[in-house]
Amino acid sequence: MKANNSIIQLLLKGLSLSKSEIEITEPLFQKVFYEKGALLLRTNDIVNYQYYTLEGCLRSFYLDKYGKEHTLQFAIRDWWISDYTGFFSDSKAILNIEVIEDAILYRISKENKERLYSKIPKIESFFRKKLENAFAAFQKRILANISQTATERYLNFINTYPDIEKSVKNYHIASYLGITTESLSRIRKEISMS
Amino acid sequence: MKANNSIIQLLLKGLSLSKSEIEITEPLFQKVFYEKGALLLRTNDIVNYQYYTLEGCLRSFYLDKYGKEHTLQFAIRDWWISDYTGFFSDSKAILNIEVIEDAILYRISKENKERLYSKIPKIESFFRKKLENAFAAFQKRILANISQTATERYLNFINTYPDIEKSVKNYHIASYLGITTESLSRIRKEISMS
DNA sequence: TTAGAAAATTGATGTATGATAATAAAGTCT
DNA sequence: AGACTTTATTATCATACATCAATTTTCTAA
Repeated sequence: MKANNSIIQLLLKGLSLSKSEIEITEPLFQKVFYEKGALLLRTNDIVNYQYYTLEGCLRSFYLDKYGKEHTLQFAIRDWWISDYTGFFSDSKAILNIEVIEDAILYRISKENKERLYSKIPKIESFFRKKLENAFAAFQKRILANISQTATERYLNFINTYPDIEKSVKNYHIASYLGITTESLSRIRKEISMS
Repeated sequence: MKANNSIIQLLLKGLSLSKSEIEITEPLFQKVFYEKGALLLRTNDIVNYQYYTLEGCLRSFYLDKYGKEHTLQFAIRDWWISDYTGFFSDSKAILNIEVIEDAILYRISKENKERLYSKIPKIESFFRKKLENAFAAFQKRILANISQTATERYLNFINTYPDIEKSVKNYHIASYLGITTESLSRIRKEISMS
């Protein structure tokens, strides 16, 4: 692909890169396809990649000791996803990542990302800012979890992520909110009646 | 203070800086003292600073619409604290930051931090790594909130942060765990009997 | 188009945690 | 030490959400 029409400009949107910088960057990303149901990552795997979602829908979830799934994050178009704990600290995966809708992704390895940071420092700034935003979102999520009722969290979720709601099952949303699918069903009924 | 014995080497521990880099860095931090009970930040304030705790204990908390406090983070010796959502995105504070034990802090402003990043890129890497670790900790906290019982979260807290437990009241811990102080009291009783 | 599978809902009942109020214990100040 | 304040505990009752089991609705694929 020609540098002046590179996918990189989508992945690193907002960053203005020279033609030569794009040529350095582009080969460090790999385009990959996955079908619905595929598992990109399993607990205890080495976390090699961070993924950019071009199309489709993914989710990361934690499998607890009782075999229950707890969704940490969804990713739709233009979202990044990984098991960041493992990706950042070179420890093994705590999470699983599952494809919810057939997906076209770009992935970058840890090593290539560090390489990119040292070659093009403004890419480090770019990802730092992404991380700052994700951090802020996590902070809000923690506060919501400890201060709001399930109903409030659900309303907040569908307002904040209307596009995600379309792509995922209610039981995924329930597991994201930290409640059972039965409870979510009752909450939805309550809301529809009021 | 002489560069070869600078407080900066404590704040930026793990980073090896030249004498001249330390001389650039040091004036951008300000040493400040606060007494127990002081509020460093209130909801809706502009978030100007990030704080490094040299001594004492702080906490950040969210005040909900019912007037209840929900602790997001504690900070003791060698921890950084701020309202990162506001600090990173130039939005107003969601959190309050309160001094729990008389504190000696070093603070840096947003502007000076950005200045530092552009002058000394490895400081950007240093803070990026700090942020990555904090992000991973938040991720674990979210998973704990949606997958564990209050008892499990309490046991996990006192194991992970034994030093913090010494400095804070039980009602602070309860508000961090997302439960009432009465529930925590019952949990503690259960634990002591088993 | 219909059969089977997957997802969502509903009902009955259980349990962890919340709310309120009272009391006890620990800390602080003169 | 004694008085007062702050913090922690206990008891009773209320409630949000979980669990288990059954049923209905929606989706999918031959």
